[in-house]
Amino acid sequence: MNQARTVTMAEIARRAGVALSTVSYALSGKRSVSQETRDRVQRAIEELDYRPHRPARALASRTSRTLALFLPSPQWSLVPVQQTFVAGAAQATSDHDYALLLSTAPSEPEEITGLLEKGRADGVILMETLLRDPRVERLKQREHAFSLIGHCEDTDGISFVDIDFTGAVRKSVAHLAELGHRTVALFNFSEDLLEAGYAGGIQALRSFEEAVEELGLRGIHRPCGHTVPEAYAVARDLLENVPSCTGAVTTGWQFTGLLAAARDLDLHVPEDFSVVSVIASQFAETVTPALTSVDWPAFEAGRLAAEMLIRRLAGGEDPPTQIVIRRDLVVRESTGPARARVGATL
Amino acid sequence: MNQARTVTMAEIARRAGVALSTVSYALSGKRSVSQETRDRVQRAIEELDYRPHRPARALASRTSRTLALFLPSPQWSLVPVQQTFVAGAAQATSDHDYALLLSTAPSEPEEITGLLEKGRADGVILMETLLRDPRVERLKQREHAFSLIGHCEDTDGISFVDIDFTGAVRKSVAHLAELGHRTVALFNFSEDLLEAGYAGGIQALRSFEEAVEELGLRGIHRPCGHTVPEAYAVARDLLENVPSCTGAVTTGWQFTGLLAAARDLDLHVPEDFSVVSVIASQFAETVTPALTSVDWPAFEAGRLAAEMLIRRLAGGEDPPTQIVIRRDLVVRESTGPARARVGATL
DNA sequence: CTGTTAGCGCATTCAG
DNA sequence: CTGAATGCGCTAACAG
Repeated sequence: MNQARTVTMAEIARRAGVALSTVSYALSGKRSVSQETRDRVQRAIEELDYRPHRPARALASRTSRTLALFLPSPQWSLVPVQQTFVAGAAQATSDHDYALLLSTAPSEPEEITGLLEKGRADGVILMETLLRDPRVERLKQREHAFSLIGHCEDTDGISFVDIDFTGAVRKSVAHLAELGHRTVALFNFSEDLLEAGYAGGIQALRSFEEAVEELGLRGIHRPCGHTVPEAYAVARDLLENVPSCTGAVTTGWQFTGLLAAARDLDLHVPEDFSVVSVIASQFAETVTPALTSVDWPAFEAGRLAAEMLIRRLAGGEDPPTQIVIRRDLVVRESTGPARARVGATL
Repeated sequence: MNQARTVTMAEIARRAGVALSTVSYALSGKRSVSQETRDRVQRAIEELDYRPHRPARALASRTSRTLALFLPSPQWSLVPVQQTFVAGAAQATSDHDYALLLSTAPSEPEEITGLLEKGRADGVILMETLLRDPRVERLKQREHAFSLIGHCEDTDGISFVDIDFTGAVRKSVAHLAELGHRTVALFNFSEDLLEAGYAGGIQALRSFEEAVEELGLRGIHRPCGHTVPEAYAVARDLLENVPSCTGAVTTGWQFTGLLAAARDLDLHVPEDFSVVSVIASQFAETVTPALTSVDWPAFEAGRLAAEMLIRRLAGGEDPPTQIVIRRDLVVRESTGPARARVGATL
């Protein structure tokens, strides 16, 4: 393919009748350049349609103006919220004249520091972080720039943005309690994630148990993957075997299987069963019935994660930025007053 | 941040007691190297944890091993199918040791050729292509490597992957006809896209009209954006004002608003109204009722688009790859026998 | 099969 | 405020 006669700085310099370095400084502003020479340089640039060659710049300056974002799983295509992070990060990087590199690699710690050390990127955004995350530890140890979408146990000196799962679950349970529900379930993240120490899931479980206790409810905890079949199976089991349970909170996309199972068992939402989900509002609204939910502003989170990283790379050593996004519960159609199901008592 | 003592090829050469170029050739295989020297180089590499510096390599070799993918709109976060393309492309690039660059930039023709000419990427993947697309024309003119997810009028010499919208719509209409529906609607892509010459939309309209004609049905064409409010408005208008219409085909995500409108008008799907959509199956299954649909295998499409581009970059000048994905209609719950709606006749 | 050398395009030091 | 010179780390001729 065409490597099209790439115009170099040297040509600009000749054309403008100045030194190579002057062009460089005129461009970067790292040294003052007289208005006149700057104009001439500018004109030459436009006339020749010059574009700085990024790899050359990266080699000389030792920075790539690139952020890397690692996608967690290969089944990534199934989890919309993560896709939305990416969109947000892409927006932010574009806005700041950075590039965003996407990688689905196994994302083992070495792979990711490798990317930085090969000069492909200046910083990394990590998602789906664990309470004790080996990737984070390696990045810290090697003193790389990074930011997280999610939480770690040790937040010391690290930048992250996350949603307040604790508050989200608490509010959801409280809402169900107010509607008179006495036995409620939590569709938490999958067993695997919980075992691995996925922070959101652990926070969710903890606050679920606290809320249930405080409000004098009976709580049923159900770890559950986000795929339809999985959620369907878990939901069906719950609905068939725990008739006293009249409402549930899902930490994400599990509501799909839950709604399907309810329908197959001829249970109506919200008449027979109430559902609250932590999920991006644009999805909550597309479902029938629309979901009462706590909005997970994933686009915003992705944007913030990228921006804080860019700021850090630009600014040097400022203190880390740590953002926890809190959202109020929005009541839509999927929740309603508790009503005993056939064969059950409230 | 740490630019960590980056190990260079020179150090490897010294350590292995060979020439710099020998290390390079041992790595690239572009020249035969004796087994013994290769081993010594390999050992030195491991001992020093050497990683080739990408920008340097890009500068010297004039290739970045990077693909760029441009996201169309800023509201991109709302259209899952496009996100799935990205996931597929990311998978493919990772698999082939390429990097994937994401950009939300206005994606004006100059921006995108600029990216290539700055050496940031070797090729581009474009989505949401128009029948006559200025971006494509510029890329062709400048002889850049690219592939499309979508269609152009002039497919001469260009690589693309697309879904067969013509067949998808035809099958959908035929299905409704078999169920006895006599008046059916097409929720096509938005007016804007159609006017801009969006190929999928034009194919859809054309084949809709043909199918309707052949089968002796009455067809109603409704351009409609993919957002819930927009689709809701269009659907509500249709359902209220055209009671004879008992079924619809959507080219994408518009079913959300359609289902919501039907529900609000107390129309049941599929008893009172049938819906067929062209949409990724993982979404079709999550909806209640599950949608009869033609699967849009977006992940696969993204993967293919990246792979054909990589092959082209590697192989030189082979002929373009052109793939049209055909899928059969999968009948799920959202379609059923036609039944006259109150106040309407079939 | 191996070594030497000259750039790739830009940033940046050092003189002026 | 400007110019000349050096080198970033690697690839690819060019010589053996």
